[in-house]
Amino acid sequence: MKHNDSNRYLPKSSVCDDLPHACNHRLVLKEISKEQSLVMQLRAIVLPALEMNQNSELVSQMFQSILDCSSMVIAELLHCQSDAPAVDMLVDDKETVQRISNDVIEDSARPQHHHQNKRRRVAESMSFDTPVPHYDGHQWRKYGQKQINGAKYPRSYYRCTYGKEQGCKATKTVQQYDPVTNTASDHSIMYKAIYYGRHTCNFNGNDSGISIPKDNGETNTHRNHDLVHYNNNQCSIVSVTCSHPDDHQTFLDGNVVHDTYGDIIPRNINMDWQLDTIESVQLDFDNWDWR
DNA sequence: CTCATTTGACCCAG
DNA sequence: CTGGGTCAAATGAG
Repeated sequence: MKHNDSNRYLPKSSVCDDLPHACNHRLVLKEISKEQSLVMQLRAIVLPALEMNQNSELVSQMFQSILDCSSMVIAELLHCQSDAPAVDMLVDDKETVQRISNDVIEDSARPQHHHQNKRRRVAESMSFDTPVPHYDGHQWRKYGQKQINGAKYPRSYYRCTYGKEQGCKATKTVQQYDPVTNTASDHSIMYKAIYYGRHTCNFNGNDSGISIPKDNGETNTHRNHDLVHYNNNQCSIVSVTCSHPDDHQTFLDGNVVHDTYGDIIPRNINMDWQLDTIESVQLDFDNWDWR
């Protein structure tokens, strides 16, 4: 029985009822993830432009509602996709991100060498294909970059900025897809961002991962390309964890500012985002189905 | 001076 | 032995 295209993704009483096969789940999840990514990009462009507009709050809420809807659908799909592990959809590169099954060794039971295991624990990982790998609402500090065999672009290694002071063990790697193998239909620059470990850092009682300095007026200590500014209690992020000069440089082209991550930044807009924008961009780590 | 990034060296799992 | 992940000294920005 052929589905009408316009109804293909419409939920009935439950998304699951309409999607009996795992392959359908996968397709829908992929499409919704793409949609979320696009909405986030769009919001990053639109909201700064509306900063002084009276409708900016309404627009912000509408963006949030759209993202909430798709998040809900994803959650529902993941929930009923019991036969196909949820992580598989996101950790699709099993060559490099293998699942370690139930016999994960607890940290406390591991032998404590001078250096920790060089091979990363891949059990708690999730990956995203995204054109904006750095807008995830968390603050990261780059600690390494490596040219990976067979890959055109280097892989960058990040750990949570607050890893030292709060013992947060969250790390992530970001690698740009080779344009030859990039399957994105619009040929936009895509990155694979792989997240390892939960964020255990916490700031001022909020779970956003955004730190708001108590002195409420000065620029945060982050510098270089990892800019987080605060002005009168308003948090704005310029660009998060962009370190390599070849990786991320802005340049003017007509009426828009490009950066080499592939993001297009409207000219004359300094990419200031309000706090609620950043919070909503943050990935929902807490509700993720960690394996 | 402080702190983030860069990058070569090192470690170690496979 | 190879290659991915991490360390840490050097460097540079603010």
